[in-house]
Amino acid sequence: MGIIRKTKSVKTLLEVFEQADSALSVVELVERLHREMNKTTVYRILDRLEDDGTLHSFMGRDGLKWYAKCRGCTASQHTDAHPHFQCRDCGKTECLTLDVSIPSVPNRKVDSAELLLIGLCEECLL
Amino acid sequence: MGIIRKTKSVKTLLEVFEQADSALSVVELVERLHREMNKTTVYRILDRLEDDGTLHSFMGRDGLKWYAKCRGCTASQHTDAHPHFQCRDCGKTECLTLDVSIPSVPNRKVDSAELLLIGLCEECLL
DNA sequence: AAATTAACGCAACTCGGTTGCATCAAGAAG
DNA sequence: CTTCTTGATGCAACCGAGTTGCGTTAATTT
Repeated sequence: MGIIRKTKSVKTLLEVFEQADSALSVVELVERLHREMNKTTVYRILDRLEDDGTLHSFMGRDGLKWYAKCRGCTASQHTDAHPHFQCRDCGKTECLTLDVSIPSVPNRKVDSAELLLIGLCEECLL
Repeated sequence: MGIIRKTKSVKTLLEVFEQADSALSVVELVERLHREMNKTTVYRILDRLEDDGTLHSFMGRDGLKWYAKCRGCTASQHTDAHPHFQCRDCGKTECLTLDVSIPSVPNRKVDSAELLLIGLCEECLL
């Protein structure tokens, strides 16, 4: 699967992620792009970009799905196991450039891990 | 806040968690208890038991909210920062008795962390 | 036993996310 | 450059987890 055609909508979405300094929730993307494309399209493109390896997703504490650009991931392997930080005040969510050691668990096969740190971001600390 | 009255429904829910060996999704609880109580009641009791410190919750990769019993948590402090494991095949989700070191992040105040490991559980490995 | 009010049941609602299907346009073929 | 194929899109209707308002019930207090 993955992206097959470089449509206008796909390019638009990729640009948004290119310029974003933090992760983006699907809700925000749908809202921000609702003039350029249908919400169904946003969901479908995000799906494709994810199993393409271009984006990665994770669940926030708010129950929303968040997306951010992958660095060095391919369709076959998502190497980028970094943690994410979500501000409990303003909701801002970002990728952290920290290495996380994924613990192994007896009798189980661990494929991937999601580490979400919750707290207060720079602005909300003041 | 927290639990004020020990109603029949509260006791029922507590028993379920007492006997559970893994975490329980709200969906499963509502389904399992739909004869004993209304789904609204399930949601409300879970809320109260959580800020009571009796239960803790976390988001699964499936976007569902999961609950499990706390060990050694009070309303004022949730000390129990253990990881959770979710099977991507059968959906079984459980608390792991592993210590997780919560990394600190520059310029940010980290209150809590959620570490969700995704993989295959004992049964689904075979 | 009576009064107080937290907790419950129910129905209607919100909203993130999905599905089916007719239409459109990316890009391959000629 | 035009035609053809089919993946991608728009739209409307739908699904399902979680919430809300309100009248009623039942756990505590007096």
